[in-house]
Amino acid sequence: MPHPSSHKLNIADVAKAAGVSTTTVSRVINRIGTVKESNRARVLDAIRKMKYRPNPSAQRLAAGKNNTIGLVIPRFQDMFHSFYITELMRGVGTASERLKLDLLLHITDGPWTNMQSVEGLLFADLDGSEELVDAAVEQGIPCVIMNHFLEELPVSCVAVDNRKAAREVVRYLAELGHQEIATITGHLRTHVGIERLDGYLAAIKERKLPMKEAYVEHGDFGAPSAREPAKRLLGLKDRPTAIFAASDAMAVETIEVAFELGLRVPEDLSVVGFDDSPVAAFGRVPLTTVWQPLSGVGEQSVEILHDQIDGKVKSPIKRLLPTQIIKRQSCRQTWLER
Amino acid sequence: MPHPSSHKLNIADVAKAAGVSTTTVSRVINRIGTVKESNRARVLDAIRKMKYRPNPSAQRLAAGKNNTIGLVIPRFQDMFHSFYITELMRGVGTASERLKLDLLLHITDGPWTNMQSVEGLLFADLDGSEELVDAAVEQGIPCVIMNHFLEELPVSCVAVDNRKAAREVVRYLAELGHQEIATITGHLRTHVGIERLDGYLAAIKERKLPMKEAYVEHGDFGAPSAREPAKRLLGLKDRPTAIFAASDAMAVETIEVAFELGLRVPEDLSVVGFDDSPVAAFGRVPLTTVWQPLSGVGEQSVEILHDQIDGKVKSPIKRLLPTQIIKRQSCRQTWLER
DNA sequence: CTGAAAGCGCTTACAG
DNA sequence: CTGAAAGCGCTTACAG
Repeated sequence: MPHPSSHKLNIADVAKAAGVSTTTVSRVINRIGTVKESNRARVLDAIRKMKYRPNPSAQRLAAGKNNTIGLVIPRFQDMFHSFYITELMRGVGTASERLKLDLLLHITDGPWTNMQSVEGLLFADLDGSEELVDAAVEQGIPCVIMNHFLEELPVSCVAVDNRKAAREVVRYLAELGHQEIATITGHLRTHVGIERLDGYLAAIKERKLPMKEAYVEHGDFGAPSAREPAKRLLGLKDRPTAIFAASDAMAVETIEVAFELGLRVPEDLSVVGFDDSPVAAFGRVPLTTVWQPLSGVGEQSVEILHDQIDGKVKSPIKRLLPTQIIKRQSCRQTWLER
Repeated sequence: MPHPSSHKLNIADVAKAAGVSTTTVSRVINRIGTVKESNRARVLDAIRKMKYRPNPSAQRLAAGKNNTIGLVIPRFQDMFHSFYITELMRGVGTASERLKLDLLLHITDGPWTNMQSVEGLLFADLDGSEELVDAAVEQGIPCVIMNHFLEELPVSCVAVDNRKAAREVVRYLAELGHQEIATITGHLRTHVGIERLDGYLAAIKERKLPMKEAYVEHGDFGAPSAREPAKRLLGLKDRPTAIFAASDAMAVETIEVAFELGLRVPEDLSVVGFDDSPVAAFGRVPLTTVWQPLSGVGEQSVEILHDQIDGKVKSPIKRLLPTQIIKRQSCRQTWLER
């Protein structure tokens, strides 16, 4: 009753118009090679003239597969999240288009009413959707989790190598001549937070730099959380010459605090962030930071999910992707001046 | 062959297990009232025990409707866009969950290979997806366009009232005592850009403020585009005491330029942006700006699309949503000092 | 309140 | 290279 004018066409109508069987029509639609060229032409012609569109539900039912994956996105939050999610989605979108997968979106929290319509599930991080993962695993639905390593569960994970990235940041600062390198960590209940701290510690150790307890301050990724830590760090007798913040937001806040205390960046203090989020380039001082292959995470996740659905891959894949340091103007070589 | 272990259950298996007909099973699944309580219980029990999930493709085919809408998102770009899109999506996600609609995502550009799987289309703005709208209209697929008014086409549009918002900004500045109010416009090929300029002009006229050609400078929403305009404005003999930038990014850049020229904000110059994007709060000077009901646009768009699909609404709906000025610290009362 | 049966619009052995 | 026919897993008049 919705479109009273447009009579619903089916494959039989096309077959009749083209003077062939429905089987043949189906063959040309599905690009099966064994169709006489003249027949193919007539079918194509009929389809075009009649503006016929195959019914996808029928195709899926008959073919026994639905070619649809679900993308679960946590409740949106701050800017970091927003940038982060869109980048991830860009990769997911590109890859699913390429693999001809329908992408079903699930944004709100709460259970998913019809998870059934999906052959595989993609999780953009895991902020509040843990039960959904469990439910999916239990139902045997292939899952790929982006940017959150779940060692225990039999699900694939594709994430950025945060530990290595943090290590490289410290090495970079060391090469610029910094000795007193402090860090403001992210939330240590998150994998990301822990990994970035671990990388920092490993590199400090490796380079035999002073490892002082006072040099490790705790934030939660958010800008405000860096204020007091930054003040404490910059008030230290042996004030660090460089601070590695586990997020751009915290790095920007740290720079702000430095300015308030009359310090110059990078002259008196070098600062490195993490994320290469848009604030990094916009702030008072263009921020040296770590770029993450977010859209790459998205693309690879879709590919892995696709392979799992096809049964090409049986056991879960855990993959780490490399990051890159983006050198801007918030760091300074110190050894020249000494 | 994908899951060799899990035999595919169908409604007949459940019917047999529950000792009823498939019709009855279907009735309890679809919550049709006329089922004896004892039978309902047995069916529900069987479903739970067997972990049966109806096949959505079959349901859709048999019921003749697919309950799926598509969301078309333009190629992602800058931060503004990213924030903007996620907010929009949050609203869309909430509403489609509420209305039990499946949300199919289309991100990349290029044609959509199976637009057929969708009963209606949602467009998040229109940057490069114009042909898709045309195709949809031609195929009689209901469309709602978010944040882009298309007067000519028979499609619904839900957008923010940019003109009114700009007018209110100027009025606000006037009430603070400003007389010389300049603007840096957005890209004037976009509706948004034009509307914001029109609103500015209307309010200047309405308040009988000096309308000088030199006070209207042109940007393209992006931060860099505001640099030269800001310089020109601030270099004017009759330098404006307030600048209304058509985007937060440009407003932030304007403040930057002001600082470079030795001007203080808001003491020497008041600045207002637009978008209430996250940079607005993060910058050197917390920015007074215009908040837009983006997630509201998303929600209302889904509702309208739903009504159109159901045939409840025949003619396209064009709706404008109100904005709100967020007063932060980038504006100053001038009349006190005079 | 219930069920047998037709039908939704495709795909796919199978036989030719 | 082609087609008749069965089947995918549901829903829904219809008759009871």
